[in-house]
Amino acid sequence: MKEQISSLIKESLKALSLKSEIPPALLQNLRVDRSKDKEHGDFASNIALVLAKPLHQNPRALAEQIISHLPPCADIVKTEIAGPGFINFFIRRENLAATLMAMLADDQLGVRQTAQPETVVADYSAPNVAKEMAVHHIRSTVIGDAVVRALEFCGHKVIRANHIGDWGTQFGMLIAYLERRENESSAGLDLSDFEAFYREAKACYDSDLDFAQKARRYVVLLQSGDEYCHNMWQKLVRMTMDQNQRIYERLNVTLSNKDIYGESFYNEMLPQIVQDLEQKGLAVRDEGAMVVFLDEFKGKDGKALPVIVQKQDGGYLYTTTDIACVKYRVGTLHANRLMYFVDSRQHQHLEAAWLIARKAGYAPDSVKIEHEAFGMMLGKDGKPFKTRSGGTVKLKDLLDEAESRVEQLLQQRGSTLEGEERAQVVRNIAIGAVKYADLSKNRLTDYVFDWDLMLSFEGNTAPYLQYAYSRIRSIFRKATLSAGPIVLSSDAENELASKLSAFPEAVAQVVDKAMPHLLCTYLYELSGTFMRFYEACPVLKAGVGPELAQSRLSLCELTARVLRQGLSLLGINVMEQM
RNA sequence: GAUCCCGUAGCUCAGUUGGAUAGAGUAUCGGUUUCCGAAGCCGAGGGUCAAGAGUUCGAUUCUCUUCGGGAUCACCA
Repeated sequence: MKEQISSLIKESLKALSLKSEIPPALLQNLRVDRSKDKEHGDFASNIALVLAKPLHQNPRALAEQIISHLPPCADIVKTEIAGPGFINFFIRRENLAATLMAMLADDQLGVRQTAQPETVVADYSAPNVAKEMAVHHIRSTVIGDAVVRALEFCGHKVIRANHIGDWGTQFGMLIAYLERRENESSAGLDLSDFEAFYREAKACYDSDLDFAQKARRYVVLLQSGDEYCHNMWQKLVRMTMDQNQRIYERLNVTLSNKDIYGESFYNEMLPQIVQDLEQKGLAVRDEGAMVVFLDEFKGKDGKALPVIVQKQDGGYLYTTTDIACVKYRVGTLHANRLMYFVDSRQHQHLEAAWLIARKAGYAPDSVKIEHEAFGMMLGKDGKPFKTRSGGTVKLKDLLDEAESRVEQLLQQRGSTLEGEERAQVVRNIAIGAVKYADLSKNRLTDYVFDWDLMLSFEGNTAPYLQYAYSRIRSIFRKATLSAGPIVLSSDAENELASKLSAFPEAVAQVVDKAMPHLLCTYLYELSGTFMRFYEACPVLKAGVGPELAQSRLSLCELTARVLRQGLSLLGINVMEQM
């Protein structure tokens, strides 16, 4: 309908014999928006306000002319000029009802498959080997996964890339410590607590000279392809990722082992990259290191920013790896959109790496490279989040706590759910609440970690949306009629209908902007609109004839399906009962 | 020193190519269950959109300055 209206306006402008030409740039910015206030109709355009100045006309007079030249359209019942010169459009209710019936008949619920499918590489999650996932990992993991699902739903090809931290000098120390632990324990290793493992390894490294020496030797051996060290390293990677996989499954995140492209994956490309950068005159030797100087950025001294791509000792840094990433993802995977769900602190570093990759010709201008940055998780004191003892909160502990609070809540409510169904409900609510708490915030801003907010089940939370869904399912369990044609006969129905029809726009925003909170906002508003409809409009006892009940059942069914689909794009499950 | 991000109700947050009276949740207070699930719904109070200036028909949104918070800037990632 939006497109329809904007093309009507364009035709009207064409038909108008205007004194001066309209700058095409202005016409491209022609906007038709959904009205925020129902008094202002269904859609509104500010075109007259935009054009008034360049055409030297009074905005309201111009709006009047535009309206008088609009081609006739059966779906528009009324237009009016409002305020300084907005044109408001009122849509025929039957049109809206028809749109909803079409959505009901469509598996995609009105979300169109893209005409230009892209190959997208989505880089998200990225935990470190030999460390446990902490609460702050939830951001990249959950936001990235939601965007990936939305992309696929719209018909794009997505390659998930879990850029795990599986390389670096710390592995000498970790291998040496793993070796020590294996020698000490005869009855197999229990490495359920990687935090302790890493801490103890570090302690050995700092206090035991022999150990430290061995650790340093192992680093060299590992990087030169020594079989023993490589096996030990692989063991660490596998143990960590097995543990993380259980978290992913628990979180309902679509990552699996086949999506792992860790730092080590790009390792063998690095010498070639540096050589290539040197040949292309981008990298120069400076103080023994290979450095690219970027005029586009400034370093501490105000001169061109030096970016080291190879250290004095021949080692490589993460910038080199990120350059290799771009080369591989564009050159080998043929991606035309790269999305990095990475902490905002790495912004400058990423920009520098990408600029070098562009200059080296690894990514043509047509390839989009985007940093889907997110802010930091802060404590209640506004400082970077830490526990009282200065450590991090394990993601696993957060999920455990969420589940125990939900179980407690079910007990308070005297829930009769039992066994596996109850366990499933507890998981769905708990995981949904935790994920939604993160997904519903604008990813750009820092945010405050708070147990109670994260585990809240009221207001703008996943359980509220799940509750709306369960309520609808409950109606269908009691219904004797089946859903039928939609007839919109009251304010509450109209508002629900109008909100339902906006689902495709909400999904499109997630795909375009990589911001799942916009979908959260939509689903929350949809649920609120449904709740009001539910209070105002009896469904099963709707009236004398069956028509009204059948129409309302259709509205219920569509609401349920949009909620289920929308939440599914966020990686959150719904339940028949809760 | 330079660059980037942020500052919206007591608290937590929406508000994104500038648009109509700045919105939710939470907390507080009040109302609402013989009627499809009260994790709900309705209402009240709560704001100098950090401050100031500029751009314009119109600024929370764009520009500049100031204040406050955070991040980044050569061999960690």
